Amino acid sequence: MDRHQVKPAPGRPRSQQAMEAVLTAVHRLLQTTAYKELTMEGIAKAAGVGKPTLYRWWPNIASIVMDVMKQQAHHDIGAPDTGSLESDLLLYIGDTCRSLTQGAGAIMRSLMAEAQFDDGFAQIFRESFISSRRATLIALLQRGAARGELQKDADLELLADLCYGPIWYRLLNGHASLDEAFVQAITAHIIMRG
Amino acid sequence: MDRHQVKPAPGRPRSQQAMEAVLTAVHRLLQTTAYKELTMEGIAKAAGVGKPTLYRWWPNIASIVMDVMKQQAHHDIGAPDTGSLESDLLLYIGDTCRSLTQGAGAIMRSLMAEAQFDDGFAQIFRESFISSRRATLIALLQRGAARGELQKDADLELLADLCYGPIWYRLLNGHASLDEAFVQAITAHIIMRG
Amino acid sequence: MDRHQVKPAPGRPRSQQAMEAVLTAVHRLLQTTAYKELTMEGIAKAAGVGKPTLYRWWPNIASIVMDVMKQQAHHDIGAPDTGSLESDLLLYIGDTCRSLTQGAGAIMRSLMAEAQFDDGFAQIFRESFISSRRATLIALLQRGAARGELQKDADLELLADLCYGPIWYRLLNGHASLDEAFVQAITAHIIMRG
Amino acid sequence: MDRHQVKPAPGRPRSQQAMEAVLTAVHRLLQTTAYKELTMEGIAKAAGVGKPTLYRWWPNIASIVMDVMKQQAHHDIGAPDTGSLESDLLLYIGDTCRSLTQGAGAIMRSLMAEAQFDDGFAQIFRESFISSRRATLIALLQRGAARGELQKDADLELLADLCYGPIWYRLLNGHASLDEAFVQAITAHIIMRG
DNA sequence: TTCTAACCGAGACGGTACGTCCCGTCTTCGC
DNA sequence: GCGAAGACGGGACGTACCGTCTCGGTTAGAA
Repeated sequence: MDRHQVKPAPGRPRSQQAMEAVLTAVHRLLQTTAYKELTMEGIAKAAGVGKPTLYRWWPNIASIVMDVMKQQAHHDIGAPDTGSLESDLLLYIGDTCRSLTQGAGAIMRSLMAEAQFDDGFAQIFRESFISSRRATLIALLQRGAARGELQKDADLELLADLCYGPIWYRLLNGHASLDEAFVQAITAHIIMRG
Repeated sequence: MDRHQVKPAPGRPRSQQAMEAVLTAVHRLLQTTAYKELTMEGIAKAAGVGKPTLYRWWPNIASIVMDVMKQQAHHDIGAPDTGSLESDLLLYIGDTCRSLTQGAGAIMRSLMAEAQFDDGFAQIFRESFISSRRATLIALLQRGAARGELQKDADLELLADLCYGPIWYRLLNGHASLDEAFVQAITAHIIMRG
Repeated sequence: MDRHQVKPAPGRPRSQQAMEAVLTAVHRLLQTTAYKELTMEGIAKAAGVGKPTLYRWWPNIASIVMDVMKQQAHHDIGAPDTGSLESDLLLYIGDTCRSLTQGAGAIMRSLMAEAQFDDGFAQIFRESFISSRRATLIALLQRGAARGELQKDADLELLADLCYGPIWYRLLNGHASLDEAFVQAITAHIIMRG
Repeated sequence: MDRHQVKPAPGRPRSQQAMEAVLTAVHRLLQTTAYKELTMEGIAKAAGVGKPTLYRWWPNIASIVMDVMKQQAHHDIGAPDTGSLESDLLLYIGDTCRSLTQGAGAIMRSLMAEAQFDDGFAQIFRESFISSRRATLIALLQRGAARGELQKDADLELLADLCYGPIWYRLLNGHASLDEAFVQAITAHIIMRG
């Protein structure tokens, strides 16, 4: 079989407890503090953890915050499958926008911003958030296309950009809100285009 | 701008020369250095200028860089008026994407990122760049709408988001390029939707 | 004349006030804390001074403490000139031992120890303390020799070692005290040997 | 040392081998590294030994180094007994100075320095090195005194200080070397004084 | 022409956070 | 049940910039 012997690492194993204390502490800090106010020093203090431990697990603040977001966002947004592309989109885009409006937005903006400055983080951020959500959306579109709810030659990648683009643009620029009307307009636009 | 009745200030006036030295120096620095590597201290040194002089003119690095971009981008992108919405869009979106691909992109990403962390800068950034470009685009769409090239009830704000959203999204995420095909796809999409 | 133009350094001059605050603070700290407990961080905090300011003036803790000792020890020990070598030695060695017994001893031990680990500091320490005191002692012996109170061919350098050697040895080892009997014994020994 | 009746230890016995590996490793490290560069971590790594093992045997670096010195210096300096105090002193002081000049000096300086900062170590250091050597010297002087080679009322403790004081003083200060001339001068001085 | 106020460069200031190093302790394994 | 390996909480290190201040020197309009 492929069950190769997992060699247990020598030495004291990493403390899951410490890692969780950090995530909890950062989550708590983010309730009252802006992302930009976070410091490794402050996080270590708040979590009752040594700075080297912090650096042993994460290379920078952005990565910690990303883990916090990952943990809590796991169950936030599912992949609806109602049998109708329009309902699916309304649900999915709606969930996305609601999540961003209700608090996650500020942090996601910060992470996206951080990704502009750090290529290493950018890659992980995109893999962890952007790509997986994009994949979900595209799968959803694909099902719709298979049912004939989109044109045969529809460019699903472009449709995904036409969906997520305006969402991020509004989130980052704040010139308009991610309200229900916006969700409907975007959905209508994609459906009609197909 | 429209400053009239300048009270004749006592004392030595601010040195226009120093300001230009700063902009030049930052422009030069940005050829070889990432935006994130810039420091007020480094800029002052490179420009042969005292730190207080820097702070007298600009509150932070982002503002200096924004001024650099403003200066050179002034004539980059005009507002085409060919009489056809499609040609106008192809030209305008094409110019925009070309500009972003040819070097301005990296810095614009950084400025957009910075705007996520500093509300004061965000406001100026949006006024200086985002809003004016948006206004140009919307004027262009308006002319098209007046000629009947769009539906009567077309939501021009939304169309602008559907145009700029994907551009920024691709710029910030880097998952796809802002090439000619993209320009044509976006243009086609807007035209068809109208 | 030799009065060459003293070019005033550009920039804000160093704050004499900050320097004095540091020396005062360290002096105060040394009342209640062992030399080894001192930290740059603690000194900066106690003096209300930034760490970089500390490093701008001194390369390490030993140098700061040395300056503290220099400041207060300036008038401690004079160079007696009574006309008699024996009285001179009794006074000079007595003053030296009393000074070391009354509190300076612990710190001088620490500085001497530090000098074993840091060549740069060692050089300054020896110039500032050891050599100048040695020079004073040798001058004193020289006067005695000139008066015929020592043998003509007496090796004054060796006599200085025979005087300071036991003092430092007892100070560093603590196996015997630097009391009046010791002062007399050393003095008698040098006189008799001459 | 005098371990009799070794209780058949349950489990894995303590590794005498580990202890020796440490001493060997530290000896090796000291060939290329200054005492001050040694760290518990580095020693553990170099000796292929766990840090807790290190702490189980020694409380600090100084103690380890002291054991290294003890081990190799055991046979360095004997207690001569030629029947003449002068020859005995020339041999004994000469051996001492040669040993210090040939490499042991740097480390002995460091240990003496360390003893200024750590009372616990100071006590052991003095017992292990200073006192035993002093006792040897004093025994040697005593034999001389018994033979009438010193004055009857000679203060042997003081004579020991007059011998070791200058040696340590020169070693720690480096203002003069511990050469043959020095050995002869010190010897002559003690003999003449008696 | 002199005065004087705001400018200029330079750079030190009090701070804060950085990322690293080592401490001495602990926890988990394999021997 | 010892011993290696190494993660842990902790804390000081020396550095880099921050944004402010204090200098001596310059510059140009007002007196």
